[in-house]
Amino acid sequence: MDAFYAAVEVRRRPELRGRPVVVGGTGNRGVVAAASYEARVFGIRSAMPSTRARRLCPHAVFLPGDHAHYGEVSKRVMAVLADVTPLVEPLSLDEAFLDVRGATRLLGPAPALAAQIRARILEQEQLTCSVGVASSKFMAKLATERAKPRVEPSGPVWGTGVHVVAAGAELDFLHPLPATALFGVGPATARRLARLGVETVGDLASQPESSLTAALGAAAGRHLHRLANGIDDRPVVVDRAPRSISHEETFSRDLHAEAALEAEATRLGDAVARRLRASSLAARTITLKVRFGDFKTITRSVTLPEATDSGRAVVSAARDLLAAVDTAPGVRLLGVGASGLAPAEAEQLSLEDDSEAHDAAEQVSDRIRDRFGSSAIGPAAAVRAGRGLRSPLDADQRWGPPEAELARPWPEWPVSEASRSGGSEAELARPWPERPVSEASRSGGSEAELARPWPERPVSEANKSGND
DNA sequence: TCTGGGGTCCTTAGTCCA
DNA sequence: TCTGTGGACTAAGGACCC
Repeated sequence: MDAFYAAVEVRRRPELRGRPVVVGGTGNRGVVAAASYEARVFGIRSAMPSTRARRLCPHAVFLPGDHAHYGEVSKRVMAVLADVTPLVEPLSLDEAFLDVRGATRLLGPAPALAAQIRARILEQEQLTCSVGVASSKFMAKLATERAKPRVEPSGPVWGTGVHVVAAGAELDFLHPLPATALFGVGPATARRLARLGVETVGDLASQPESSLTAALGAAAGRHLHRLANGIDDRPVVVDRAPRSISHEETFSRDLHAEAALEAEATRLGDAVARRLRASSLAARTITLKVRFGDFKTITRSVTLPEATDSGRAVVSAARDLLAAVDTAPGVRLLGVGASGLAPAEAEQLSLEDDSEAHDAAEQVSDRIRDRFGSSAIGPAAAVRAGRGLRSPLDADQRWGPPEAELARPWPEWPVSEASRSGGSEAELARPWPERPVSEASRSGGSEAELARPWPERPVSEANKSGND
């Protein structure tokens, strides 16, 4: 999906169409979860601190995320995909791999299927997506990137929507790309590769596997060597079991008080246990994550003798781990995770006398929360500090726009007809309007780009022949 | 200037045990 | 009985993804 969260928000509030929209981030410690292409023109990117995003584009509309809603939209989109083939592997809320080899005889060749999928999602959800067609998963993912809209200094440019990497043409497509395009090459790996003189995927392919494994470790070295040579035989896996379940939260200000931290650990642990029960899973290992004010992050874990889905057991383990950590310097983030997951049926019955009563109480509280919301009931230790999954400490963290801001007229940003309509070909060919560079953007933007004059909007060849 | 949340996978190191 | 080895498990941290 293209700029998924932002696109969903724009669909909910059509008056935002064509405006820079930023989703995510809470308070002064938030980051951007998604930005509309109009916002990206100003240099706003995912994972950027929200304070910086605000400086880059003060007149953007900033919205808090609504994960539950995105999840519902995602389910409906995945259902569209499942109509094409049962072999769908969701990668996240807004991405999935499809193995369409069995569907092509009935429904047509893969590129045609891709176009059908885009049309159905656009019709049913009024959302755009991009599709990559290729003979392997990682190649399809790279092809998808090629098909997506992109941002030029002059404004958003609609992508081709579908990009096909034909059989036999894989290496021609792959080798000119930067090594960082490969799934698994982030900043750290890129630095190590640069020391080997590797910048492109082609450079990577020409390295002996042994030097890559020496530089990156056995698994990563071998994996990247294979990918760079176009080899990826990983199948589409339909039902991937979760490996871990966790909750973590950054506080609006560092916490020092033991009581407050214990209450947070209780709340997070209880939420994790609830999700375990909802998934009929039990966990053997409980992990506590602590990030201090200076961003130093530690994890402490314990493996229990028996798998559990009990809130009491998870919270107890988390609080024991917390008690062994010196939190005096101040805690910025606390997290509780559960791993070593197994079906709850496999859980061994405890001989502890009162466990049944506790289990029954947790089941009742689960039903209450299903019906009345997560803040309806909770462990006393967490309820005293506040209720629900989200900490009350962070009521001031949310920085979604007041309704008044949304109602405000929008004088600065030129809303293109292309944006309003979703970008038909003729409309896209119109010149992009004068660029609004606010003083705030000028002073806040580190990009030299921002200081450049706003050029006429170029229409790429891909766009001219595009299929939007 | 300041760095979310929810995940997955890998590496390294230590311990236990056959 | 002692020593070496390798696998399984555990713990902690790092890198990466969306």
